[in-house]
Amino acid sequence: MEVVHSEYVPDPDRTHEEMAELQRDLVADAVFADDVDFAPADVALDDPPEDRTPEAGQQTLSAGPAEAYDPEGPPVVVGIDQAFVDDEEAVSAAVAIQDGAVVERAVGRRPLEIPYIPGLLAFREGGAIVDALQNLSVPGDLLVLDGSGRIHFRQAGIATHVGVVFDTPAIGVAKSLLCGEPRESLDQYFEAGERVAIEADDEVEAPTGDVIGYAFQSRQYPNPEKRHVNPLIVSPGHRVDEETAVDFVEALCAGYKLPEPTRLADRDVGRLK
DNA sequence: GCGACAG
DNA sequence: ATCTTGTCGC
Repeated sequence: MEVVHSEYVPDPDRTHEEMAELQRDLVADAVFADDVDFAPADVALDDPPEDRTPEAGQQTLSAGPAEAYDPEGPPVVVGIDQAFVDDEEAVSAAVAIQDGAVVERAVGRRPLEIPYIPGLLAFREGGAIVDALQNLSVPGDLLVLDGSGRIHFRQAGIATHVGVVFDTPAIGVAKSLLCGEPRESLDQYFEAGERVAIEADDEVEAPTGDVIGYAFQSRQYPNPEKRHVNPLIVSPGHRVDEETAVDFVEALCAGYKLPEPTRLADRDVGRLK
């Protein structure tokens, strides 16, 4: 894939104030509304068989060699995840999926220049992600990032940042809430499929009360009282609205908490260490 | 100053 | 994110 807005490529070599300013600039080019030429149903994965037990295995997508990419085929969804090597290098893995099969895997690396700072994650891990996506030869139609998108102090989470840099539809999938106010307490158990809107509060640079994302329960155990799963925090990155972002994530989940593209990238980056 | 904070 | 074996529940 190729960078479209090079002026927004995250550069660790600048002050925190300049980073925040770059985020405000790129948000002006971010689109939190649908601008995608395909629907969640077009990339939906098969529902998991009911009889799946750990022993039977839940492998939904092949972990083996990539299948052939079809330029005329269904949309390509790219899952991306990061890991760190000795706290000195960020490694990013991108896995491209088309028609339920892996068509390509790419890796990106970048030295870790700055520490983790809430709100400035893209400047720590973004370089490796951009590197991985540039190493991806097939054009991704939808990017699924681990982290927030619009659910961010300046509405410029890592999913928004990367989505705008490549001007490609993107979604942020986080495991915990960075900011914003859930309409309903998340300190309770939800059933698979439930969604709780996250609204902007006074620490988000958006009209207070605006829905900026959702807590989405992708899966749940039979008896949450004994064993439960926490909801995913989904927010639009670029060119998708809040509801559509969740619809895509739901379509991409195949029996596990995380959407399949993310799981595969997770696994890739894990064995790369 | 206090509190809150993706990965 | 990362350090890490066994252990509980499905």
